[in-house]
Amino acid sequence: MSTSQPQPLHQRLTDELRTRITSGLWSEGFRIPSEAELCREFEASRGTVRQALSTLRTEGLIVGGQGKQPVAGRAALSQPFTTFMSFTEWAGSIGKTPGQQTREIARRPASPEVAAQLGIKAGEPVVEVLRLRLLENAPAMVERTSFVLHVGRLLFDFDTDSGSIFSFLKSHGVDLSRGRHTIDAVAAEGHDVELLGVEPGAPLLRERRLTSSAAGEPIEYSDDRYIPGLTNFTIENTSEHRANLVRVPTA
Amino acid sequence: MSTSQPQPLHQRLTDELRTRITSGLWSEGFRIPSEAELCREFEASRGTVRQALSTLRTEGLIVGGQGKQPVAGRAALSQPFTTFMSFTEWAGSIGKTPGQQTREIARRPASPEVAAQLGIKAGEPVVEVLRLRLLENAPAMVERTSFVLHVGRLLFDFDTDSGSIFSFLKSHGVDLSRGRHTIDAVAAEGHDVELLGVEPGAPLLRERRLTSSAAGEPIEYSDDRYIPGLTNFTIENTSEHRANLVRVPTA
DNA sequence: TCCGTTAACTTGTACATACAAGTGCCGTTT
DNA sequence: AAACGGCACTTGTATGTACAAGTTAACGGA
Repeated sequence: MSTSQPQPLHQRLTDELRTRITSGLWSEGFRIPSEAELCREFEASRGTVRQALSTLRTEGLIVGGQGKQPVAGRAALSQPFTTFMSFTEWAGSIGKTPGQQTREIARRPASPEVAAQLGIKAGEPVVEVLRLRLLENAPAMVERTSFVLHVGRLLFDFDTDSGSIFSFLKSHGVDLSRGRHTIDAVAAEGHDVELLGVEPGAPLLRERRLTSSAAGEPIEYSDDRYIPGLTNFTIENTSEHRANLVRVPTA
Repeated sequence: MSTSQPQPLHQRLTDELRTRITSGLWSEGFRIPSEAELCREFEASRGTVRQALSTLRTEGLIVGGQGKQPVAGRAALSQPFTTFMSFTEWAGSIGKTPGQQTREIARRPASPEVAAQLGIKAGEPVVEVLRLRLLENAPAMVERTSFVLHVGRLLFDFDTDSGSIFSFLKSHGVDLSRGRHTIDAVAAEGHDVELLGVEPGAPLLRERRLTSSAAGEPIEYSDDRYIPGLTNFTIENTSEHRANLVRVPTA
């Protein structure tokens, strides 16, 4: 149930039509009602209806038009932002038990790479966390995260073996709204070998992630290395719309 | 120069304002003119101005509002769809010379995996291409692509050592509008070792890609394996907008 | 000098009207 | 039977109006 405050009509229209499409009620290719028909159905003006339709068109949920009624598009790949950003929440979404073993949480001077990413001076203190993440009790990922100090200091009052740092920080009012992820493959080395129990040189899927506030202020920079075969990143792009991004388990 | 047909005013407004933001004329945080001021400047009605602003807001190029003027947002990460989809075009965009050595192009029955992805029956014929892709004459990636037969047959009249299959197909009217990419890490094996000159078991970055028409008809399914350190996939997501996706070289 | 209130400015929501441009169907003519 | 033209329906573009809701600045009073 959303807030008790009534939503604007154009928003309610958008939500109702989106539900009809994503639920399959209007399957792909179904010709949706005309603007005039929608005006009558929702007792709305044409401008309000068109505003809702414009949103759906932007999301790729309706396609076509000009002289003929648009049709329902393919429901786009999607995943809640927080499910993508939090390993704990992602694991729960696929019905698996996440876990964490913290090897280290320390305040130390930022390396040049970390400093560059967080927009601070090299040598300025950051809070660094090294954790092994598990999935159904099996090693899944090594997480090396650096937090800007004013956020990271909150973690000294948090049991990092108890669950999601992402959720803890959000519940303490930290604005984690933007992510930039760089994905590549690396050879296992150092703590990877020790924590994940793999051979040196074994392939790992690496996600380097900068998380920022809505205003663009860097909050954390992380280097996460996954055992292959456990998680994939799937992206859907089209020539007209921005991409959709989801994290998926390997079948 | 776009088409000689004049663009709608709301589109010209959108383009002009987008340019002011992405060019840095209005840097991040800059308070943009009020709607009334924009109406005067462009001799447009408030509805038309608001339509343009709505588009920019959807792209994250302006943020804030309600009672105060919005501010310019961070210019979003972006890359032309075709630059992302075509290795040849991508290489050109970073000033590097792409190359290709075709090891095989054959018509053969689809494997169950390929058939499932292309939406055909296992055993139906597809056209398979195995190519080594080079960057500045160095091995960069092994490309294993399967095409639905009616598209793949075009390739028998194309010198696959001459350049971009993606561009060739588009120039022959093949609609390649949608991509779904799954990224993970794998260990080098078989042709990988032979073609890329790496040790068996070495880490490779794998991109499995299904390319479809705008209508969703599968066209090609590819398994591309990259030497690490040559290309990354960078994705930007926010809690409010769909993700942006770019392919970037490793520094 | 500070605080509260009011007014002016802003964006957000919703409606109405008019015409341009595209599509499809039906009727008529060849 | 096919083709063409016209009409009705559709969406796209653009304008205007009115009021709600949010923000900020200025002024007056304590």
